[in-house]
Amino acid sequence: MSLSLQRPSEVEPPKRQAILDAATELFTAHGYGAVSMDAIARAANVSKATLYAHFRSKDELFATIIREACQSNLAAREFLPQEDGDVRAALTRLAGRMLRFLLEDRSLAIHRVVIAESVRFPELGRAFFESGPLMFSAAFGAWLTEQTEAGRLSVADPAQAADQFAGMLKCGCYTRAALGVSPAPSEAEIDHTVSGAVETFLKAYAATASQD
Amino acid sequence: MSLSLQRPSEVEPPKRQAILDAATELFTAHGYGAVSMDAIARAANVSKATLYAHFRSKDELFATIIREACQSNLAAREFLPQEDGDVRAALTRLAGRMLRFLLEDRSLAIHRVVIAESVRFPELGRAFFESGPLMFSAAFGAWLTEQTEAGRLSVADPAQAADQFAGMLKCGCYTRAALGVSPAPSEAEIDHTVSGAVETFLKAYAATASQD
DNA sequence: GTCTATAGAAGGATAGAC
DNA sequence: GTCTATCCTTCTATAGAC
Repeated sequence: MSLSLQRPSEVEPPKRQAILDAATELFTAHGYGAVSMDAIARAANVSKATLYAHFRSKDELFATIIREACQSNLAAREFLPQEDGDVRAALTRLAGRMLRFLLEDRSLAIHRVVIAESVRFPELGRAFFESGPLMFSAAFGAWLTEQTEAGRLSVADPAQAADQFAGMLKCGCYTRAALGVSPAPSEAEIDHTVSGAVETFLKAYAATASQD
Repeated sequence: MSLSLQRPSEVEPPKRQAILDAATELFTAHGYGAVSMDAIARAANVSKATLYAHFRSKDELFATIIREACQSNLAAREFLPQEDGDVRAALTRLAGRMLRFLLEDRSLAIHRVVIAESVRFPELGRAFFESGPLMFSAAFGAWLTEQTEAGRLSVADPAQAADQFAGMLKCGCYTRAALGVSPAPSEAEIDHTVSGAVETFLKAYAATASQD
């Protein structure tokens, strides 16, 4: 369940998969330091020796899991809608899907653990950044360039505009959720954040805006 | 040094202060799990027994430090400038000070450790949220309301607008820095982020904007 | 309050049988 | 590859002398 890599069972030995699943669950839920190799072995129904037969160390197991989670989880989503005609509708759908994705327990957990361990595992911070924020910035920035060329928007710095849009989405309820502050964001709150970000973005980057 | 509480030495025993300083340094640099009570005692030049004479447990020591750091560090700053006349200048100064504060090693370290341990110590996530994002949102939102009443801006939802402004500041180089991705943000990059956020904010919330 | 010394538990990692 | 059993280190926390 959860973050398992969907490989055919011939290629991925079942025990190894069980280890990955159990470790993913535990690491994302409790962080690196709070999870012992004993606990992982217990949760995966294998012995510790089997665990060490597949992964040389706790560090390697952790890095493997987080790296895979970054790639498979973030890259697989399609965040760019096709409705090129209606910019507002396109932005709203994009923002709604993205904020709801970011607020999923799994996304929050990965974000937390990567932030926490980015000092000890710098390559994980980089992997997360490239497969997450950077990939979004590039893809959404390219879309903004297209819209600008088509005369539907007026964006001079697409990468910055993309970052700003993402930032406005993550500002309110996401920050609260990332810090574990209750209550969890309601659907109404999410929609409010989305529409607010879209309206602000459109006012600032509308093609029909008055030229200064 | 660093986050020491500036109390008179009569009230705060010197050994206790040494413990707090050493523990603050270590916890913020390496996180909760990676720091042992031995290491803290060594760094503070006290024995472990002395350490436990002042703090009942590692949890209590950690919680005390992070709680104090949130309050003293964030609340002490004045983020609202006085130049009410020139909104652009006021926003630029506010944004510059805030982003540079967030990018300080100390701020990043506290943010990291609070995010990481907010699951195990929910009260710390709340303390950080209230003394950081929430306090900013309230203070800056109030200022936006004043500016709107004075006819210099047109902000219908001050809390949301404040969050959006903060979000646009944290979008680009801050996200990278929080994940430990090199290179560290340059001054030019910071200024670019600041001016971009200010311009986008002003276009969206200018009092002279065309009414829809 | 402060120290030295240590108890008692849990952690990461491995040896050797199968 | 997989298991049981174990080694050695490190950890939190405390006992007892001063």
